[in-house]
Amino acid sequence: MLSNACKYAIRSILYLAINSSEDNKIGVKVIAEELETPQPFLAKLLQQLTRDKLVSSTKGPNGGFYLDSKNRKNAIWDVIISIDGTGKFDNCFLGLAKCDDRNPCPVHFIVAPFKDKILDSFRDKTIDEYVVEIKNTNRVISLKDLDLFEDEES
Amino acid sequence: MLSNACKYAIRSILYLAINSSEDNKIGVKVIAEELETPQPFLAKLLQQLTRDKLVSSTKGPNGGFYLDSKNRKNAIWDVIISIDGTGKFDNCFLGLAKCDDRNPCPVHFIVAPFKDKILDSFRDKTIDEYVVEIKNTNRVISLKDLDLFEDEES
DNA sequence: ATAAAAAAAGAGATTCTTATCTTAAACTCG
DNA sequence: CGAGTTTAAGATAAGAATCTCTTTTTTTAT
Repeated sequence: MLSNACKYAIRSILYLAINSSEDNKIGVKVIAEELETPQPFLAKLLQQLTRDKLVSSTKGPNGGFYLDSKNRKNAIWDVIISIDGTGKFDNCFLGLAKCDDRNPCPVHFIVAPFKDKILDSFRDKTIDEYVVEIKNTNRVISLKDLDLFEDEES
Repeated sequence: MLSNACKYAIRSILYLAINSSEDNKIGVKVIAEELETPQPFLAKLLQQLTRDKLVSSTKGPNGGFYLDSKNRKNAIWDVIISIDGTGKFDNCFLGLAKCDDRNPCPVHFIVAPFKDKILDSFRDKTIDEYVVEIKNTNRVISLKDLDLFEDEES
């Protein structure tokens, strides 16, 4: 459904939304470590996102990537378009060239509502709103913030 | 979510379930044409499915692929395992190594119910049952049985 | 025998992912 | 101001996975 590249990109954007600011820019190295993604690959993705004005960056000491208030008004959907292009999402789950409500594949009516829901989430919500939701509901975007419950014995 | 290979395989199985029998074996060439898939690639997939006893085949004149009654008791899920292996389906939508109800990614609770539903459909239903459903509800597995409504003017 | 078809193996192409290296910009400090 | 350091940007290409095609072999029916 989404390429690895796109998944990395989405997580990076969310990471930056949560952790960065104009006064706190973050280098690729740190982002890659935090999200456990291949560093050079991520660098390329961030460049792409920067070209498309989805993230901001400055070079030099204390430089790095960050989201300004404008960037935060974009949606996850914009990231998907920037990295994967629009096509992948709309494809039929079984690979039919033409599959829609009128000529549905055997699983079309299982897949369609799901796509609607996740599109709602990706397209109609700004990054800002997304972050609020993530914080309120305690969501996870890297292994680092895992809540493992391993040795609780209180 | 599924590789192209797997999508081809699923559609082939359904095609064979609907159109073939022990007395009516179907060659790769025909299947590939009907489903509009690359022929040699499909051949390889059908061989794999045959090795895993998901489809039956005989060589020689009047030979071809078909489903016997045993094959028809399998599920789509078996096809997925045979072609893609089990992994792909269970992966987190955002690529997190560990994403579950306890440590959910930001879209986990959107994706999870969908996965449950489609797993129900793929795992708990035999090919036979699937075909009944397809016939009853007029589903499409190739471009050939498209119901185009293009020039209706009755 | 001969012809038809799957089985098998592998070559080629394309796309996706990751890595390396060079260049350019921006800040820091003397 | 100017040299040096830091960091992103960009170019290139290596590696891996996926997809497609070709050729040869084996089996089976007639």
